[in-house]
Amino acid sequence: MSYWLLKSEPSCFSIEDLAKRKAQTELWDGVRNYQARNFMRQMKIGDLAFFYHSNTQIPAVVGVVKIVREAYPDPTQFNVADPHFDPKSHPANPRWSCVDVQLVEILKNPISLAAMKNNEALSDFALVQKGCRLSVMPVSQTQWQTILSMQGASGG
DNA sequence: GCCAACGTTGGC
DNA sequence: GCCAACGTTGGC
Repeated sequence: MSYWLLKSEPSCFSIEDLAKRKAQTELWDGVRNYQARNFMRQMKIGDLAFFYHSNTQIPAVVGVVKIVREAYPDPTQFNVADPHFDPKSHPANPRWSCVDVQLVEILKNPISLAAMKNNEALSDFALVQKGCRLSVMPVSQTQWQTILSMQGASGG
């Protein structure tokens, strides 16, 4: 099983929004980046992912979700009314994928980007690299455990 | 709100 | 296939 990180702007879709969904499950749609899409296609049922809030006052890992449905065509790419509509994607050969995620837990103590940047054990983690704009990325088992162990740490 | 970094597009 | 222009991301 693998570990991942999923970015979302909380003003768009927050972990609290996920908690309110039926069965606390939602499709992770709207990804329009090939690298991110390719990572999503590698996801297996039961994989775990961090839910990360980006573009907000304190960017942070705020929870854990699990993959409950593997990659399938993202319906928003065919919806003209949807902001993620892609006129170049043909239903016979869909360009974009989504997965379904279910909430596992909301962290009582979110782990901020600043704290992760300060942790030398995470220096290779894609999220802390300068200019990282990837919205879906892999997390190694070591990185996963390092980040989880930072819960409740005092400084930062 | 600013702006650096990045991915995509399209002319050539 | 190059690369300048453009749009987007996301930290600050």
